Amino acid sequence: MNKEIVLKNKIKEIRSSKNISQESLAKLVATTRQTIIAIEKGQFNPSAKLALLICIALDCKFEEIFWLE
Amino acid sequence: MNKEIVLKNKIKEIRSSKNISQESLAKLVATTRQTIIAIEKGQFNPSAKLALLICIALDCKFEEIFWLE
DNA sequence: TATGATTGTAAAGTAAACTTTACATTTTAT
DNA sequence: ATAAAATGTAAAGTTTACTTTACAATCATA
Repeated sequence: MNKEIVLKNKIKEIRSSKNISQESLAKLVATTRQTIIAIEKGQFNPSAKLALLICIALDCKFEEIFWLE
Repeated sequence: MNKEIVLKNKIKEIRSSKNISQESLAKLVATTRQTIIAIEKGQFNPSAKLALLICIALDCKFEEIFWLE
């Protein structure tokens, strides 16, 4: 896949603004804290399913959280 | 990850309605036709990056194409 | 009928997402 | 200051997305 285009996100900002910890977000979307950390840091590119679960947990539309650069 | 929840999509319907072939969609998003086929059939769960590229190529918002069931 | 374009299927290999565990560091509240 | 909560980092293992190649089947058009 195109390596020049990178998926960015503002999960950390939105999560913090709602006072949700990494651990509770992880539980909300049935994954682990490690996965949340890695996604927040851009260390990896989540699956669309997990990304959508995160959007729902954070009560945002997909494009409000994720974008391409 | 939660195996009871499944990511669904209507890529095939939207793609067809715009007269875009699997191959040209694949080229638009810099992937292969095999990947498009597998995603359309629900055989796998695309990355959020690829999913967003597809949304842009099809000129739709994420939630217009992808949802959870 | 024939030819090209589109789609379906399959299989092997690679890359990366995700899990699990463990421990260290920082922040917050008492 | 101290304890608890939250966050950072790391590493090994498993699962799955994604690539590449190849060939068959369907459909539209000349």
